[in-house]
Amino acid sequence: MEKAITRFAPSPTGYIHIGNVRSAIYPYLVAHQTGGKMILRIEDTDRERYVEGATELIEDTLKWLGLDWDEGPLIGGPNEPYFQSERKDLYLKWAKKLIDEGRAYADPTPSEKIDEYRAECNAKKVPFLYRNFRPENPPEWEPGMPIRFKTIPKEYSWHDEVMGDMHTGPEVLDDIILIKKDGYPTYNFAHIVDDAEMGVTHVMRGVEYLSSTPNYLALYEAFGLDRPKLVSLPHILAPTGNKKLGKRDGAKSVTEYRDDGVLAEAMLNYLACLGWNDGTEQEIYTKDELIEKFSLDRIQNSGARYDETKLLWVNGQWIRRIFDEQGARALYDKTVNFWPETAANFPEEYRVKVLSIIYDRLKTLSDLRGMTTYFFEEPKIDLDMIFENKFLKKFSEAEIEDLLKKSIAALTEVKDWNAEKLQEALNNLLAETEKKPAELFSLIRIALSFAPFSPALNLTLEVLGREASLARLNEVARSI
RNA sequence: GGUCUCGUAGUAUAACGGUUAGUACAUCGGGUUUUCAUCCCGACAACGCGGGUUCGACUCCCGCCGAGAUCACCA
Repeated sequence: MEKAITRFAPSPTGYIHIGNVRSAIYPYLVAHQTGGKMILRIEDTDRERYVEGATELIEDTLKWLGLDWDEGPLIGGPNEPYFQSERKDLYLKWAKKLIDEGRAYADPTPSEKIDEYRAECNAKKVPFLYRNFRPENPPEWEPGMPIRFKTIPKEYSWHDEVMGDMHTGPEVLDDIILIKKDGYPTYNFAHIVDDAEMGVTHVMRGVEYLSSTPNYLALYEAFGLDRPKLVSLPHILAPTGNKKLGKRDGAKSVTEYRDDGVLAEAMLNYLACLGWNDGTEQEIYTKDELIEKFSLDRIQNSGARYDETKLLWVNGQWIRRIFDEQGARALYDKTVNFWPETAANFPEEYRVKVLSIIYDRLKTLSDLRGMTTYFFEEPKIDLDMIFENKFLKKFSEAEIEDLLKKSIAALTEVKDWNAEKLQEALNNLLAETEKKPAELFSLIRIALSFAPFSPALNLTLEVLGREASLARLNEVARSI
């Protein structure tokens, strides 16, 4: 396979969210699949929309997802600089070349005049095309003057890797602005120059650029450049409505999910498979599997709706997978920021044990906070939880107290405090008291945790330890 | 309005002229010595509409309807 050079070229206007991160994932996969490389290029030609710190946010997001770039900010590369604002001279040089060849012109028309033209067309209900108002004798270019492409209206056909064969008529071609009057290039022009200079083979971007593609094709032609492969990525749709997911719909930043306890593996997995599949029924993919199996022609060509519930399901799958395949320690390392504050008072091995018995209940790592507090601090005794429990409310206070005392006695007898022996003791207790598991176990479980749910009883006892377990049960018995 | 794109269950998708239209999430049942979860079993649920072509159409063609994108000195 030919080595692909792809790029992710965001503008630094804010954080990366679910709706736009796919245009970083797919270029990464294509680059790595072919042994090529991915370039990160910051398209900061719009000084008004520039947001301080946005570049760092972008870098942070890519690094978290494991989408390392091979050239770009922080690491440099043979095509430096990677900020378009630092490449102004280059764009001007290319634009001037076009002027010299009669394929571009300096445009002295004031913007009010252009607005008039546009209004004129709107009134006549004809499409507004600037090329119909092209100034007859354009002046020599001087700074402060925009440069426009002098287009040649004609038909274009091309192949889009996702959308298929495309065809448009001359009516879509216009004299687009190459260099703005502030001296910065437009996106339309800058990306053509940069992609050519950087040797980009696959231009992957959102479908919103599909309708401007003929203008890009005209530019490639004017420069005598080979067309790169064009890949239009359909939008990710907001959970409701039919609009693409954007910040206005409350699209969270990708890193916000990290802070909420979503694993990078799960995020990448979910997002890569939203609007793409390899034709099999596989749902869970590692990054390496995605690299191996990804193919552009299996990208869906209609928008895909973002479904957070499924993301969380994938996350749960990944939490279990990491635990099962890489061990408790590997999962623990990813949880360090998600424990209740009081967990810090306990040794790490204890936290690893707690994790080992609770991990299969986690949807996100942050669930840890609410689900494990009773392992690290004395639970607040709430007798109503016992007396109102659906299995226990039929018993009198005296019966509950008696049951609890018998339980304490039986557990006190346990020599080796481990899950197996504890289960034995609990089973014997079940026989002795002639109670159902639902009754006896609920009582002990609640008395130990006063939590709405907890892991299997013998495991909870084992991890909590003999001393703490018996102390808690005695404390409850005294309170009745 | 012009141009372009898209249309399988609530959601994400499989099918590439012949299947009881498959899978996953969600939902609803059921199972596992408690709870919550995992895991297992089961149920519900879809080819936008109308014409063709064909022995046969979710698949090909046309029309309609619906949805989206774009028509900036934003990217």
